[in-house]
Amino acid sequence: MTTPTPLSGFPEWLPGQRIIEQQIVERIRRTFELHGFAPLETRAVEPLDQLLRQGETSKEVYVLRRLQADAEDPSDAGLGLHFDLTVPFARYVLEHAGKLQFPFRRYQIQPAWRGERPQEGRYREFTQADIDVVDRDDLPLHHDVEVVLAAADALAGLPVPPVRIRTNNRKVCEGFYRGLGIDDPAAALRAVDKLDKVGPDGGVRLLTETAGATEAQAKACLSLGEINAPDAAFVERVRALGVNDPLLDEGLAELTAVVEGVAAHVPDVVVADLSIARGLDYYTGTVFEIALPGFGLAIGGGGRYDNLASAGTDRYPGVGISIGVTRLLGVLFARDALTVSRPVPTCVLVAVPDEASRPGCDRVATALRRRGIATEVSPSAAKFGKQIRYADRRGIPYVWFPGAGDAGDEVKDIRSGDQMAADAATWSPPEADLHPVVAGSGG
RNA sequence: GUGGCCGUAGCUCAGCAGGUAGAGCACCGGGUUGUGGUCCCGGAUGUCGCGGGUUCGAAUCCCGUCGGUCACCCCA
Repeated sequence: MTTPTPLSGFPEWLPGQRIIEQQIVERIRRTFELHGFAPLETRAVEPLDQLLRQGETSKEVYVLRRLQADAEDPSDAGLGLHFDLTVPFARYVLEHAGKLQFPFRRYQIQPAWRGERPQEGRYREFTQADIDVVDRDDLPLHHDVEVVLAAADALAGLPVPPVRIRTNNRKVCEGFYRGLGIDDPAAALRAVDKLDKVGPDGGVRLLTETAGATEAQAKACLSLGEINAPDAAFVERVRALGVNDPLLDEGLAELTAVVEGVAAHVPDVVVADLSIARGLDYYTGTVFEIALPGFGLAIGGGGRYDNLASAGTDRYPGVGISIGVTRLLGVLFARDALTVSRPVPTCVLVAVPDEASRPGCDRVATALRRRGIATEVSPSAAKFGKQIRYADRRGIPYVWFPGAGDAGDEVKDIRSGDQMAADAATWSPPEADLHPVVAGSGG
């Protein structure tokens, strides 16, 4: 086969989709800055031992190797592409701690790589938009609220369906399991996280088989996982299960503060959902999952990690949240839920009557561009009908006809067919036509 | 890494009781002699994923391989 085949998991969008992606990333970026997060970009590679620290052996890391590397030289095997933005950020904080002001707040919008088997919503190369707040020694709980509000604000500004941020707290689960006497809280967490997939019976089976729970304990875990509420009402329902543990109390208090703190500012966004587990690697308290109701997939997540980074006696707790830009776009594109008014930036196509007048056409284009109007000159002096069709195919809204001889220029709105006299030094399109417009189509 | 399904035109697919390819959409040209879209007429398009085998003959059957896709695992 001579034509190349796509590489699964490495998405490449069409220009119209790329325009949508750029505008969405730009809006997220602006919102993050409105919330006072500083921009940051880290290198694509990290030392392997950094990527694999704290037992992250399950991560599918792409390893970097020089083609000319000496097979005997082990130093070349030391680099891998980062699989998220949190690990590089933790490394960055340690490396630059002396130059940063704490609490340090940053946003970071970059690709990450994972060598996993791709499927819908799972890519091997994907862009994430992260915000995190990190402090020395202690990080007040109100930052957990803050990052949710910033992410909710960013997502509310996008032409996408309303999101729901499901929130839990590790201490609630672990305290509950501990109070219950379960041997393997991590396994229990994993099992509970799968509830909506395997159902109650499957959940009990998983819990008894993998977490060493008795059937009664398993059922109690399921009961906990079934609890969700948009406000502090979940506390009573947890209490009603009759499990007592100091860690559980602490978790309930924190979760209440987060849920109420967010609800006080934005309604209908946050919901306490005690089935949320998220990754097991470093979250120690609050955990978030950004759901797109009706779309089945989480499009973001995050949480608090009391040991984001540490060096010697310095400890840096953090809390952050991540928007999965590529996944968000992927699920919305797949459902035709996003549209763009045109797949090119071009606002005006300057028609070319004949090649001899191309220099004049170029001057028209220059005049328009100088005033910020994206303009291209027709590639050929074909019949005007063809040139209009060239614009129509690309969604370019205006065709400019340079006047011949003493005649003045005219510009045609090819959507309405209206054509009028125009001067390249003064004419401007309506604001709405200046740039491609991205909109949700309710898909 | 494990398992299911699938690879035919740019796209969506048909063709598979073996007889060397077709439709729709898209594209190009013309009708419309320098102002598009509708309509009508005409046109081009493929190493049928790749390699091997069976056969007089393979898109079709068999084996292998590569790729895609879905699920598991895990997660944005």
